[in-house]
Formats: sequence, C-alpha cells, structure tokens
Amino acid sequence: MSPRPASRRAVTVADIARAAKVSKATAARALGDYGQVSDAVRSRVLAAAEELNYRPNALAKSMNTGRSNTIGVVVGDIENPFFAHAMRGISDVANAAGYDVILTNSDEDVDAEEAAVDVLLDKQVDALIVAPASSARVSHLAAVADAGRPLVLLDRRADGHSYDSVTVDNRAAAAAATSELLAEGHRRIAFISTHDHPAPEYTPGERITMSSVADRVAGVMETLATAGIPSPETHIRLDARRRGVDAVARELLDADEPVTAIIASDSLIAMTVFQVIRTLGLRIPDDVSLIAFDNPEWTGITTPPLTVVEQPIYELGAAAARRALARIRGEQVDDEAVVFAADLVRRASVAAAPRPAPLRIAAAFTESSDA
Amino acid sequence: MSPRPASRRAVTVADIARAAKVSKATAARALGDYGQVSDAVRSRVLAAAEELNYRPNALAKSMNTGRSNTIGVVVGDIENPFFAHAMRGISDVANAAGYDVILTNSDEDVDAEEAAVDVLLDKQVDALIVAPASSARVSHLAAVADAGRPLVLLDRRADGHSYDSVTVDNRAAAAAATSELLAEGHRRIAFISTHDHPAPEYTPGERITMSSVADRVAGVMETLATAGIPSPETHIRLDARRRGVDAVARELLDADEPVTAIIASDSLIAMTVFQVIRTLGLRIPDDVSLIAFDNPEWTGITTPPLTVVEQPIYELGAAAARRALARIRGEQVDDEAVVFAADLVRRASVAAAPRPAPLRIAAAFTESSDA
DNA sequence: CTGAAAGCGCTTACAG
DNA sequence: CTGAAAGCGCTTACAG
Repeated sequence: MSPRPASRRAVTVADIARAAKVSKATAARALGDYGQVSDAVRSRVLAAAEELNYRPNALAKSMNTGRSNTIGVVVGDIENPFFAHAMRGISDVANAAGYDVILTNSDEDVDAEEAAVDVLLDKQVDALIVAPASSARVSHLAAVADAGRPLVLLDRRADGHSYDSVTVDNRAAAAAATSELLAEGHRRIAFISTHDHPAPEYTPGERITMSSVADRVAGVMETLATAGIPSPETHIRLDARRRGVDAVARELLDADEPVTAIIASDSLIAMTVFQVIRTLGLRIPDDVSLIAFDNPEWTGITTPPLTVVEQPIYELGAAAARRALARIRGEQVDDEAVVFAADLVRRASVAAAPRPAPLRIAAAFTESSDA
Repeated sequence: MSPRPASRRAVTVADIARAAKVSKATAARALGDYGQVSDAVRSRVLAAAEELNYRPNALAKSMNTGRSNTIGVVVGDIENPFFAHAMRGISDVANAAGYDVILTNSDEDVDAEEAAVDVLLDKQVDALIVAPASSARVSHLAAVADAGRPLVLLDRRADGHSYDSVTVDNRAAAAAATSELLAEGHRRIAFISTHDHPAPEYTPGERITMSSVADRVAGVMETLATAGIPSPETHIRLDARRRGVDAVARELLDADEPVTAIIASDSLIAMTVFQVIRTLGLRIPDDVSLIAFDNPEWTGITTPPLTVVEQPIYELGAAAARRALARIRGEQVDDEAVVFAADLVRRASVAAAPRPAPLRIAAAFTESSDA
C-alpha cells in the first residue's frame, strides 16, 4: 500500500519480530512456514512482513540448512544448440522441483571446467551436472564427491569412473548411419568431428578423449569393418576445428578416390560440409550423400532436406536433472548409467553411391580380393 | 598427496586455524588473501588448507561482504538462439570479472518472470539482467530497486521507466527492411510476429506490449505510410503463435490480393514461412520476397540464401553485463540506454515484386490516385 | 505454541 | 602482524 524508499539496510527477521512483538524464532517460523505457530501470531507476523516489505535472505537460510536449492551446470558452450536444448531440459525439471540453476561454460577446456566446478562447489550447489570436456582428464571431478555432493555426467562418460551419467548410444547411432550409407552402395564413407585430437587422421587403437566421439568412431569403424571395408579408419577425420571443417571436407571430396558420403558429427559441421559440397559443384545426394548428427529445424528446409541422427537432447538434460534430484534426496537409484537411443530420420540427402567411372575396374579388383 | 575419504562435515577456517595453530581471524586472512599476514603464518595456513583439502564457503563469505559475485539473468527461453547468443555475451563478460550467472527462463510469461526475479533477489544476486516479457506489466521490477540492486533490461524497454536498458534500434531495422522491399516495387508487405496480442490483426493506435515488436511494427508502418501506401497496418500480423505461423502465412499468401513480400520477426518464423511458400508452390524470390530478423548460420545455406536483419546479439548481452558491473561498482554512467544498430545483410531472397497480371489495371488506378 | 541461546562459516572492527 | 569478540540473517535444538 505505502510506497517505501529503497533502504540500504535490508529488513530482516529481527525487524519483523520487533514489529510483530514476538521473538526472532517465532517470526522466523511464521515466515519460513515451519515449526509450530498459532494462527494469530502467524497473521501478525505476515502482516508485519508485508508492511515492511520483507525479503528472506536465501543465503542465510542455506547456511543453516546446508542446502542451497541450486544445481550447478557446466556445459561446453551454451551457444551450441545441443547444450541450449539440454539446458532447457535441466532447467524445466530443476525449477519444477524448486531448484535454480547456475550455468557455466567450459568452452570444452578442461582447466576452465575445473575452475567452474570449484566455484560451483564453493557456492554450495546441491549437485553438479557436467558435460566433461575430456573423458580422460577427469581427476578434478573427484572434488565433487569429496564435497559430498552428487555429480551427474551429461552426454559424456568419464573413463574409469562409474559416475552417474546420462548419455546417448552413440555407437549404435553411428552404426545405423553407416549402415544406411553402406546399403546404398557407399564404400568410401567419411566421418568428421571437431573434437580435439593430435592429428586430423585417426590411427586405430588411439584414444579419443571424448566418449561420445570415441563411440561414434567405433560405431562407424565396426560397421565398415563388418561390411568388409579394409582400413575403415581411412576417412575418419578428427580435430577439424583446427584445420577448418571446410578444408577437411574439401580434401576428402577432392581426393583421387573421393569419399561418396559424409557423416557430420554435429549440425554445425554439416552446415559447412553442405556448403563445401555445393562450392565444389557437387550435388547432394547425387554426387555425395550426407548425414548429420542432431536435428535442428533448418535441416528440414535445405535443398535437399537432410537425413539426420536425432538425439533426445531435451530428455537427456531432463534425465540428468532428475538423477541429480534423486541423489540429492538420497533416493535409491539402481542403475548408474542412463542411455538413450537416437533415431535416424530419413530425408533426402542420402542416395545410391555414384559409379566412379574411371576407377571402376581397379575398385572392383580391390573389393573382390577381399570377398 | 594423501587421499582422504569424503567427509560429511566440511572443513572450515576453524579447522585450518586449529591445524596451523593460529586464530580463526588470521587463518581467514591468509585464506581469503586480505588484511595483513606474515609470510611465515601464511604458508603455514596455506599448507594446512592444502593438507585438509579446505574449500571456502562462498555463501558464508557473501553473508559478511554483502556481495555474492553473482548476476541473475531472466530471459524468455534459453533455447531461443537469440537468448542463447546473448547469454554467451553476458557470461563471458561476467566471468571475466569474476562473476557467475544464474539463469532463469520466463517462457515470456510475466508471472513466471516475477517469480524468477523474486527468487534471484532472495538469492542475493548483485545485479539483475532481464528481458521483460511485457513492456507494459513491469511493476514487479520495482522490487529490484527496492532491494537496492542494479537492474539492466535486455532487448526490451519498460514503458514509463528509465531503467538501464540495452536494446537494438528495431524501428530503424524494420524501416530498412521495408525500404528494401519498397525499392523493389513491393506494395503489399507483411510483417509477422508471434508476440502475444488480443488478435492477429493490428489496429492503429493499439498498444503492443513488447517494445521490440512495437518498434518494428512502427518502423514498418511509418515507412509504408511515407511511401504512400494506404492502411499500412493491413498486413501486420501479431499473435501468430496462437493461430500458427503457417496458417497466418498461408492466409497472407492465399488472399485475393496476396502479399508479395514478408518480413519475419525472427528466424523461427522465417523458417515456417519459408516452408509454407514452398508448399504453396511459390518461389523465393520470384513470387515472394522474404526478409528475416536474425542471422543464424542456416539462413546462408538455404536455396536461396536469405536476406536478413542481423542484430549484434552477443554484443547486446555483453553490453548488458558491462552495464550491470558498472552499476555494481557504483561507477558513474551517463547515458541510461544503450542502443545498437542492426544491419541488413543482402542475400538472395528479395527480388522485384511480381507483376500481378489480372489485377494490374486496378492496382495501377489505386496507386495513381495516391500519387 | 513461544522464546532465549547457540550456531552455520565466514569477515570485520577493535585491541594489542 | 595477530587475536578475541561480535556480527551477517537465518535455523535449530532445548526449555518452558
């Protein structure tokens, strides 16, 4: 009713108690809606709070209760549609349960990730959800357990640890995409990822430090190998950010034995590949087939619309939040890893492999010697 | 060096003080790096902290200092690329200054926004950045000033208030897009927004509750009016979410006097319009010209690539964070409103207006009577 | 149901 | 430079 000027000094339970002529404990009980308070006192306290425009200090409350009702999240980059989408799933579930979310970007840098985890822990978050930049360098995550707080890994696992995780079955997804291409007669199938790696090429047995990418590479290679393709690692390309996705795609397409199909590890990569194919004067899918991971809306309106591997990203985030909340509440959770399946959404960027006119004989020879 | 089991009870300055055989005050000074401490004592304390795996409690610190080093942000929807991008700008600037960010989605709902602001205030954020869902219903924002904390409005102003704000010159941007179309001979130019409104049609003088949209509508109408187009409100469409962007676009394109150009108020709307135009068997830009607000990468790879109004979104967020920090530090800031210009990026979705064969005479008459 | 006291983990004057 | 005490704004036993 009465407007009040902004006061430097915040009004506290002590002020309310004084105004309502009760003890701080009683005022706090009425305000915080806990313990026993008579109706008469309660309304007196609430009226005073209203009158003085009281605002509880959540920090002080957290100090006592030991709970901040906050979940800390560390993702690679919130601008990445993948994480933006997952973040929405996390927020929705967390908010519905009365929790807030503190967001931090690691830029896929382990040191930044470690710093973020420390800050979040110091801020007393009740649980942490992190998409580890590396599945190999994860020692800093032990600090979460040391602080006695739940940790849920998003999209990526931590090698050698059984932390709770919510991931997608990337191996199966990559295998499905590869099979789709193989069924159309493709033999030279490329996979392009921007994940950091010592070199753009992949040597069998080498460790790929992000589990999601490692799983995809494994899925592609296994499927290729099973189909009898020799040296299935030949067209695997990692670390494409450093050399440039466009340069990598160009090399693959411009080679003596050009690839006839490309699997892009995310939609941003697909966008660049799409442009390079066009710039080279090639047609999709006549000359080159393309499958992208992730299904942002735009993939449906390009010419041609893209065949994609759709991941349940929102659900991934929601499930991570649900697991975090379950751990906070100390609920019994039997399985530690939640794994979602991805779907292959068939549109129009995949077609039969073009017949390589000049190389046909040689290729036939090579292949028959394997059969 | 020595592994330690997770302890329920966190180690505090008191523990460190005891281990280092100094007072809590001294331990705190060494740990917090403030006040005076001799080198000998400092290293003794730091060693103890290391040994006991000490973690400062940021909440307790905030209780004393009155600062949480946290900025609260309320956006419409983090999944919206616009906000995801702006959020990146906010985070980068905030983090660089040692601040964390608590993110909340309002879903463009004023009640949810109010609740979010309250929670954030209770969590003692040092400043708030909000993209108000309505420029008309903003009374709840007064709570921020009441709590003595800075508020910066993002992308949208609050009618009748001089809160700090960081926006884009939407009026000029919409005018530029309209002029571009007018120059190509278009006379029936539509503008489509999903912003909530009592009806899809717009009646001159009616209030549009989101300043960014209101500015765009004003820019379009003024430019149309200046060009001598009668009833410039004719093809303005709001509230398109309720009826469906596709239905709205279809009506505009299927009318007796169909529009020959469409300005989409964001890239999501543009995507749907793009599809509807195609579904109708029409060509861009031969039959219909299209200009979209925002410039996500995909707009460059469609056939044809889209002409767009590019807003400096990241900068918008960064500037909002900078202003918030300046206010937190109590710096003198002269101008209250920061306004960025948007750029028209010409690609290939705009062409000369098609000649409406059957209506040509009538149209010519109408137009000459205006000249 | 209500109140006085202690405590959450730090920081801040105030003495020495 | 160091320490004892009080305090930040709440909540939590413990009495009554």
